Amino acid sequence: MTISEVSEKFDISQDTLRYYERIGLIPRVNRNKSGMRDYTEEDCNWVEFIKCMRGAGLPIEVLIEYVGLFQQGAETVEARKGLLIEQRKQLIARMEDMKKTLERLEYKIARYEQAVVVKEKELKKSEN
Amino acid sequence: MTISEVSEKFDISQDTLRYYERIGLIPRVNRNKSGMRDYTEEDCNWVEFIKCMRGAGLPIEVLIEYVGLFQQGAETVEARKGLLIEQRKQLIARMEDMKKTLERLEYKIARYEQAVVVKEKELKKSEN
DNA sequence: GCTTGAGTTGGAGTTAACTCCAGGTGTTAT
DNA sequence: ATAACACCTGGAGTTAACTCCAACTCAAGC
Repeated sequence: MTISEVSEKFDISQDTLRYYERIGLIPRVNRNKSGMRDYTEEDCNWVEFIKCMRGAGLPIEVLIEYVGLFQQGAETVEARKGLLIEQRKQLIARMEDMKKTLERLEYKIARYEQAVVVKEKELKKSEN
Repeated sequence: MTISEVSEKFDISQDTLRYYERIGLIPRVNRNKSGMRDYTEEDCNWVEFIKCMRGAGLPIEVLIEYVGLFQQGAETVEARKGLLIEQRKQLIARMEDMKKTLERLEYKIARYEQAVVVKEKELKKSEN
């Protein structure tokens, strides 16, 4: 697969794909005889995986470490697992935070409905 | 309340508090006769509100707009409500994204448990 | 054989969100 | 009244994560 196809398929710019490869966020992609990237199925899996993880806010640094460990082979299985467990923990924490914020937003929106119903009677300032 | 107290209370650096005020992310805080910030209860509510919203990833730009609308008074109630509803939508979308990623992490971790049990039998590369 | 277009590299520039700093003022303790 | 300290302002610097660019190569079409 060419870089433009991968870019299209996963909706990631070519610049970003090259950048990810450069910093080791995805393993190095093979080039064809004329020097152009030729993404294998596995390369695509990495791109998709990274996109997903980045989307959930896992830091690039951590993902680079994961990829690095992966490339070092089977003896890093424990380390990789530990890394994933830590990231799961943090992800859950972020989600809980967001849930609280969501509830707060819901509450505020409900108050605004209220306010509109009562002809925009002023909302108490102390509640923003 | 002094800036150091507010900083302590909400675990936000003084620099960040000043920065937030400078860009209009919180309304302007009154100064005492010697020019130092004196945070009222309401100022604190804003700080806490903004911290919460930022923590859930609402962009600063949007929050600045919200604060701006708030300061323009009752005629912006509808606009504020619309803004909050939009942010709620986006927050829910982000949370759903994260939930999918979490499931994926869970799955990977389970696979690693598996791998460890079978004495680190190699994980298929195509599954990262 | 020349242009066009997709791709290459290394490096510079950008954006968001802080974070730090220099030089100054006002209050408090010795 | 001198030092120490908390805080002030405007502006510069930093970090993460891209994003853009110049100068080049290669293959395809006319």
